[in-house]
Amino acid sequence: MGRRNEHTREELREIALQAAEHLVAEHGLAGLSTRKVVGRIGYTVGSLYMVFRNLDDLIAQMNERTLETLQTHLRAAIADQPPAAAIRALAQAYIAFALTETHRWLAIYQHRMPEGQSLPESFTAKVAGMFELVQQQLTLLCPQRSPEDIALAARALWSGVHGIGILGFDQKLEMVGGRPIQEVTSSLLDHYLAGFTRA
Amino acid sequence: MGRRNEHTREELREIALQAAEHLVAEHGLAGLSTRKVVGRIGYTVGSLYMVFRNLDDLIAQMNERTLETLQTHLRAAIADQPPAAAIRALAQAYIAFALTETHRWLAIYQHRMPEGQSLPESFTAKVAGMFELVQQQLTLLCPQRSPEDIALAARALWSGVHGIGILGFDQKLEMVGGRPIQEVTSSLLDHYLAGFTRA
DNA sequence: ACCTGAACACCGTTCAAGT
DNA sequence: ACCTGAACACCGTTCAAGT
Repeated sequence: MGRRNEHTREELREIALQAAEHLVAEHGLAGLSTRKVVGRIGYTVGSLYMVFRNLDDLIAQMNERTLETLQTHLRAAIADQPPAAAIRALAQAYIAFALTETHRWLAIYQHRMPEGQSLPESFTAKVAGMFELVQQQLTLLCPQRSPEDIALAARALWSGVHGIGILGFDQKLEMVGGRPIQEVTSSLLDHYLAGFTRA
Repeated sequence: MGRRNEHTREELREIALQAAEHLVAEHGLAGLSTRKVVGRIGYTVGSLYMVFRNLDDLIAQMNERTLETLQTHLRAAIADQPPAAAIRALAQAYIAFALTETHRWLAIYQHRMPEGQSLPESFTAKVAGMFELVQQQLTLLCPQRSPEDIALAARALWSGVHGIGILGFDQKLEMVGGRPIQEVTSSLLDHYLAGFTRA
């Protein structure tokens, strides 16, 4: 009975992740459960544990996929622009992603591994890859600066953009006469870069 | 039997919030449940609903208290310092709070109200109060700037510091040859303020 | 009025049993 | 080998019943 042998392990993993992404996009991370996932794909709870270690593992893998699509958005935003414009495009692309794929983007930061465990290395590698994009452009912009200064600036800047995305979603930001979140982002970039390039 | 009339409603509210704070400080927001709260204070589940609308209400009230103590830390950090130093002190105090009261601080941002509902006005008012602190110092620093510019700068800056706190906790930050999170904060502030004051 | 505790509808995870 | 579905230990919330 059931779905026996209808899908390979890899196919099962794929449709489970797709179901999870759909549930999160629709109702946020809180709307995700093992039972809802298997309900959408015609399996029963036990099957999930053939493919994922547990629900946290499933969420981590889903978030990794979100990071991948975010990365491609970011790469596309850079295109062949000169560094200063590329950095602005990166920031606005990040904010745009946060505003359109809100729930899936939020899930990346809402999810916490249980007490002792930390995220898989492949996950942190993908986050590092995003910092890389910023660092590359900063290096092009200020070739004379030390790698340490560049790394520090990339983190300061990216944290700032991320913080704007977070607080912006929480409606903790747009109380300033309707100045939109994109303008806050521009303010951060313009003034930081002005200070950084002249220092 | 039980605890009948041992506490007033207000006392019950207080010990429940204290129990919740203890549980969160110890095991994070995920370690909080109605049953664990009442277990710690010698009541049964039903009693919680005499004092709180539901668990989300309890969490929101707990987070408001955390915001209050954070505010007093921030006010103390300002002391009577000149504006530029005061802004740096505010940022470092925020980061220090995030590093010491990690779980309670994280809970503020991890918690999301269910689908439709939004946070009570008293909550958003407290967040606005924190922006106020930054705006006041920025105004002292740059009296000639318009209130709109000041408000924008306060949000950009504060989002940045907050983002550093978030990513710093997730260990997504200190891969830069051991440069600590405080240094990233300084980089953000120094360069942003340099650009802002000279613009 | 205050508080209990059973009940309900959920949840994540495991694992013997079936094919 | 793959998959089920019952079982277990949790969870938030409600509400009749007790004092």
